[in-house]
Amino acid sequence: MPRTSKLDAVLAAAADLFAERGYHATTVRDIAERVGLLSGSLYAHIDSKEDLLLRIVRQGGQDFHLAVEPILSIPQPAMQKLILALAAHMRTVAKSRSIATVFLYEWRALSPANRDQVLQWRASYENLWTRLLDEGVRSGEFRPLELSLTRLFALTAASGLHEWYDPEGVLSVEEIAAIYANLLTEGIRARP
Amino acid sequence: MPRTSKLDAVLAAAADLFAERGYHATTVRDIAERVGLLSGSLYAHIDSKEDLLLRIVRQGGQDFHLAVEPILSIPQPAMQKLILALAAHMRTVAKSRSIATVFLYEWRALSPANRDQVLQWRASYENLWTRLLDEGVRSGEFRPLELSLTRLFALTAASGLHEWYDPEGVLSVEEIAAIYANLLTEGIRARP
DNA sequence: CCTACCGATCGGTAGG
DNA sequence: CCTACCGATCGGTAGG
Repeated sequence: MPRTSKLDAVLAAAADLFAERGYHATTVRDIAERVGLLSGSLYAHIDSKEDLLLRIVRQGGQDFHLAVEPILSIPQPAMQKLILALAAHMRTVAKSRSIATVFLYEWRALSPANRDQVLQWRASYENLWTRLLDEGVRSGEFRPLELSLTRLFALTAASGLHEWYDPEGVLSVEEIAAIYANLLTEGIRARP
Repeated sequence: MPRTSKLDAVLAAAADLFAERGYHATTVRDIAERVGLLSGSLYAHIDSKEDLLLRIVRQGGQDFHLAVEPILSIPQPAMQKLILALAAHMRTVAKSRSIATVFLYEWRALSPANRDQVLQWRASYENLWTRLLDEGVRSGEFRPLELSLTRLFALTAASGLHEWYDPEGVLSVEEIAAIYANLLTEGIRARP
């Protein structure tokens, strides 16, 4: 009784192709070929091509939420939690790069109703970060910040990893995340 | 003798549609309709759909280069030049949002040969930023930095503006750029 | 710049 | 899961 169903294989193939070429540039025949099927046979596993996209985006939203949400409630200073959250976010991008790319960009290809749904998941995730930043401002660990802009600044930079991360590269995700956290908290200006 | 040829109108329509829906989700019929033509008539102005994409991406590359390159040689401290460059980059994103989006993301839809060309333009632009950061490190204005990672961090955050910038929003590009520059140089940690 | 069209390919289905 | 197919639409062209 294998844990990996055919559907899982289809989802993985679709995520890779959507991330690599984009949703609209990927055909159901491409996806079917990757899993050794003919295009018609895919429809025994999925409802439609868009259904596939929605499932992948949902998975991405879950991955990020599950990685970061638990960090909010650990008994640590906000500064420490922010550093942990940044690493958790970037680790998720690196570990599930295709899914992360689809969650971060390709969700735009969804039809309006599904897009609205995704917008809510994204807002819920972004809200975790706003709370984290707010906590640090209130405790005096962070400067008074424009919360929305700071969240955009940090999250955009961290998510950008999906565009260039190379598992074979010299730096590990943990090392990159540590450098990014340092840039975010300390800035680039030299201090006496 | 109007300065705006039909080709300019076609390019503008294509940039808007490529940015909004993506290259593959946009049809030549969509573009033709926006400028009041039938799809076949477009081909009096362009060679192919991909030709249109390449022209827009090239324009984007030029816009960014022309905005930032002159700043490198002005007689100012690196810190000041970095702040100016960040504002110039973000102003370019805001002013030509569609073109910037196509330059930043949709270039992936190009065929391999054209993609290689774009990769060179991008590398040339990124090199301006590496030089700027290096100058500040050498002068002692910036901490010792991992140049590539810092460039990615700063440029990814700044470019992210294209995803959410609203010309009708409460904050102007200049205000957003100033806040971003402050985050980049000072970090978020409170200081005594 | 339009009329009229083309071959190719798309997402998806019926019936087994 | 395959065979055999479908209507729709795609990028692009010929001839005026």
